Amino acid sequence: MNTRRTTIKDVAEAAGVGVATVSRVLSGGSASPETRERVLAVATQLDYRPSALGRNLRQQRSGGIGLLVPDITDSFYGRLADGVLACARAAGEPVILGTTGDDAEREAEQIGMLLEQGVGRVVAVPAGDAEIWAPTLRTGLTTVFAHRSAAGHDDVPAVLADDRSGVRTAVDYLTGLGHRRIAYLGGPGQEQRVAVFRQALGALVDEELIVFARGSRDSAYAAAAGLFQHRPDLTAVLAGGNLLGEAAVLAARELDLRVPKDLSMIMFDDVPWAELCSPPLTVIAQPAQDIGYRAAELVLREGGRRPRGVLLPTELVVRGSCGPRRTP
Amino acid sequence: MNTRRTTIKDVAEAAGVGVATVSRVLSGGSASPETRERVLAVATQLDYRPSALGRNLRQQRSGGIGLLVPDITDSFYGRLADGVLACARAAGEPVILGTTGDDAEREAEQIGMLLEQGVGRVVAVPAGDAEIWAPTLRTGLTTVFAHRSAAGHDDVPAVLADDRSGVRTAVDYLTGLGHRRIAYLGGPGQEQRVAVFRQALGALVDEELIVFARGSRDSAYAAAAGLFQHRPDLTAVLAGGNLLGEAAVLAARELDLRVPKDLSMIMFDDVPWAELCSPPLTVIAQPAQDIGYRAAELVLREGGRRPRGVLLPTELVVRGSCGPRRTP
DNA sequence: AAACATGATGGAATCGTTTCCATGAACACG
DNA sequence: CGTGTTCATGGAAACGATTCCATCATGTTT
Repeated sequence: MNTRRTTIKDVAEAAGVGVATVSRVLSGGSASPETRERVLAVATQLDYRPSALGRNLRQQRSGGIGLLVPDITDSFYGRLADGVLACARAAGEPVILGTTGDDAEREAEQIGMLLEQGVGRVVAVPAGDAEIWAPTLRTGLTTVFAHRSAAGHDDVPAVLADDRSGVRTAVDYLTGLGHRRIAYLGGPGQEQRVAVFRQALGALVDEELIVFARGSRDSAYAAAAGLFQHRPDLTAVLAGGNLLGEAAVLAARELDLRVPKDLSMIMFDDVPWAELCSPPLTVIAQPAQDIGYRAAELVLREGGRRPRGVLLPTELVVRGSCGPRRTP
Repeated sequence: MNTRRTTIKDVAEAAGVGVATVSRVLSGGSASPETRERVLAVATQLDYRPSALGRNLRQQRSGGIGLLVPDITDSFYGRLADGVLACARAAGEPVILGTTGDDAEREAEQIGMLLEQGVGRVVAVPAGDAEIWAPTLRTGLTTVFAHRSAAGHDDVPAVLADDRSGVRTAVDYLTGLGHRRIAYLGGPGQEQRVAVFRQALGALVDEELIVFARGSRDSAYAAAAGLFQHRPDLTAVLAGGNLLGEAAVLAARELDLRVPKDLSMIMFDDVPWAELCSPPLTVIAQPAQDIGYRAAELVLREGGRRPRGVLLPTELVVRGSCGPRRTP
């Protein structure tokens, strides 16, 4: 219990060399074969593990990577986090997780904490816009955005799902089924998607059918129920995330709208329960895990390079929640 | 870009005091009112934020708390993590997240990394048993187990849901509906639950009806499908987690077993989609978020005290997946 | 008034690592 | 044989905070 950790000094002493030599051997510097062998042997025998504390202080950064997501409870961000963790584990780096609740202020607070911890690399699903991120980027924090990018920060590499194509596919599918009054049920930070939605819909666009919820379940349900009640003439809805989709299913059921007879539904993000639902939900699948993995990859090889972002494909998975427009 | 962080030395210089005084003021030590005021003023003016790196090295621990869960993708652990994050945020501590995949070896690897990072406190859903944890506990790592405890480590405080009561309630409910052949579909680390299951079932227990899956979705599905095919005479099943429940619903559907007519189902852990399912699933709700929060609380006030663990209540939420035993 | 208690204060040591620099040996080349 | 080059090596200086300890001033008690 009272045994101090074995330090590099202990190893040096036991091996009969200086601490500098031990450090060199352990971090791949130059050393004569016999010294290297001896040091390595002693190190394993003493079960020496270099303390990250000392190293971090010396080189002014804590190695680890920060991960900022709106809500770890959301299946999508859970998978994204899993991808980041997988990549970080392969690189032997720890991951510091923080949630922002899609709130710019809370996000700033979390960034502050990461900075305080000496974290030099962060993967973030940004909540705030350029004003929030500009100062922190200037501190030299290597940043990669995931899932969405911050307005006015096209210089920050971002790993995104191909929303543009996803929305187009969904809209095409729905219009192809005869739908004309198509709603979009959106969440925070989906401005770009909505822009594509408007563009894809062309003359059919109806601003009243575009509603936004905040991050919470309650807010999503309120938005969905309000939409359905206010505009009973709509025949199809595109939900911008699994939380929104869940709310839409719930609200539709509450209002006795039959899916897909009265209402066709497409949900962004494929989740396991989409298949369990009745009817099973037609979705736009997003490679959440890959997004996380790739983002972590990018942030880890910070080698001065400014890599352009990555765009990952989405996929329309047709199940049973879309049908032809009901004929009045 | 090339501006060094402001250090405590800068503040001391600007305020015309020694670094010791600055440190004292900032960490609540004694100082004269006027000095305190001056130092505080200078600190805010210079936007000084103490570097965790220096502090950590000095006091040989990194403050933050480690969190080890089997799978962050699983809704239950997502909520648990959320609880830990909420508590940690309130305390201003960072959280280092690692996943174990319910694998003892991987768990040991993650513990090693935490130790290397100087993390002195960890909340864990243990995968390994006494042999794995004993050595790490001896290193002085303050540990609190969450959701389940490790065999042979009753001395480690644990925050658990009241499985015993949950299983009893579920079994009573099912037997009350007339069921006699009741299966348990279990996951990793559910030995204790199964013991209670056996006990509650008494003479009705049938070992063939107790099957285990590993952590993955595939494994869960295989276990469920195997069980249903091998023993078509069972009339009720208790799934030991949302992943198992999902698998059971899927397998039942695949085999054309109607729920609840042919098969009654109860699932451990209430998840949003349980209500969306058809029929909606009857569940034993567990306060996952609270478990995380309470565990973090315990691990944070490590004040030498050895608090006994905490047992949080579960709740039977009756929906539509259980019915009277089918009469042959 | 002398002795003593109290409290604020700053210098310096400390934590464990990396890295700069000087030293000395070995070796090659003219 | 002398000079220059390469290479392994260890001492010591960072890194930025906390904290021990000595110092000095002030106030209190006899």
